[in-house]
Amino acid sequence: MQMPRPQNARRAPGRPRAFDLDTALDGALVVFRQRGYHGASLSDLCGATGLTPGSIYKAFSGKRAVFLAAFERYRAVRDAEIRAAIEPAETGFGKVEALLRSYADISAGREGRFGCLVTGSAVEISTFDAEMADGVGAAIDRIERLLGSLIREGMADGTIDSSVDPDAAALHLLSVLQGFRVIGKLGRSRDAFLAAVDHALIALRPETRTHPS
Amino acid sequence: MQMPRPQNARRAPGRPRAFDLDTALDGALVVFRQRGYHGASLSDLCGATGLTPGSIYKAFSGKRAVFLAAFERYRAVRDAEIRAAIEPAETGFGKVEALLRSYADISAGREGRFGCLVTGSAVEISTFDAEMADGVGAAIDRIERLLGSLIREGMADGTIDSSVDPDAAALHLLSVLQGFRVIGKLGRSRDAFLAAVDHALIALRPETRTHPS
DNA sequence: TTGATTCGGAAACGGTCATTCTCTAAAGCG
DNA sequence: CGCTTTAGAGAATGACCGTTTCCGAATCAA
Repeated sequence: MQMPRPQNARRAPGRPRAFDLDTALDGALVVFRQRGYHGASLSDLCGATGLTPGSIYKAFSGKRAVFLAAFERYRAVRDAEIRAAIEPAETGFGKVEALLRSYADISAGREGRFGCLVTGSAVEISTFDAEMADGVGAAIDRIERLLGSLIREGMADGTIDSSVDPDAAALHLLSVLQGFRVIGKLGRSRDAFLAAVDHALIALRPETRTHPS
Repeated sequence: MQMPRPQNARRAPGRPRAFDLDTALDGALVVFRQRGYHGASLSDLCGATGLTPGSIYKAFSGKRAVFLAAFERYRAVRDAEIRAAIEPAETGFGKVEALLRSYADISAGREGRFGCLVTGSAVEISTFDAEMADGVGAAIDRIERLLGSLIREGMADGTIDSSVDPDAAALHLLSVLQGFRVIGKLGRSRDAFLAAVDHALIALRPETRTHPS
């Protein structure tokens, strides 16, 4: 049995890699977000990463593997951003609001035009194999479950109307988020999205609203 | 809609076309909806239309032109469906509700997995030329303006809260519709979408109503 | 009929795609 | 220093892409 590498890690044998993998993935990510999987050619990827086809195939088994790695990196980075966005809020409603506002931010302007790798991949999903499709489905489920748990938290702490159906509300807000990412591709202002967020959140407010039957 | 040829109009010279253009476009449409523009190859198009490359190029100037024609047909068909869906409703709120419910219908199940050509094209938009991009932008704007006018109608007839910002509400609901189309690609039930519609509509309801106590 | 015109279908075309190969460069090890 | 191993660069490869060409078939006008 080989012990895991000691703390003063020894370098792998052979010539060391001359570029940073995550930096390269960040370049590939932008291309996949802008152009989609099928719209991104290997020469696009080479241009965005500064690598040659040979180097890409030394590091990855193919375009599909580059996509999978870029997707996983995107998911991890976005996950951290989302957690950071909702962390300061102290109520369930506040966390939902912070989450929607953070989506308004990244869906607007230049960043919004880059698009979302998850949203874009969901649209392309019928051209993906099972592993790629599972990754996309899991990423969407993750956001929906997060929304659901924040909504239940708000219902428990009194900041969200206790009469709402949390699953229905979660799907509603998940749709808003995905819709932002689609519409953001055409270019929208942050203010417009923020106003839409404020309107969407009305449905959660516990104020003494009475609804016609 | 084919006009009967008037008596004085001559039939075009040469061998007549042996297939129906709109039927062929319907086949192409499904392929573009499922696979997107870049994911749809000409042989995919041939398979779905039953035509050969030669015949396609006799009828259209290229793949791009097939897409443009399919897109325009899709837009016209969907426009008619939407008008039919909201026509029976008699209030602004009722029309908005009918519109959202019709999107819940087409976003669910097998039909939902086919996807929306407008939504899919919006995601691919940064790979399109100006004419294609304009078509997509116009199609989205059209839905947003329709939502805005229905919301204003409801505010005028008292079925929608008069304090809402109609533009913000329109962008909110447009996002819900586009989000449905994205999430529908992964497969959702009609009931789940309908529940989400009900929740989204809470934000439009007038606040003060007699409520059975 | 004949000629003009357009369609349909198959094969062929150049280009680009993802991928592989080849050869050189850069590292650790003994 | 060789020896081994892996990275890098770019040319080569085969497949498929969108497109064009070619020719026989179908129609109308004369």
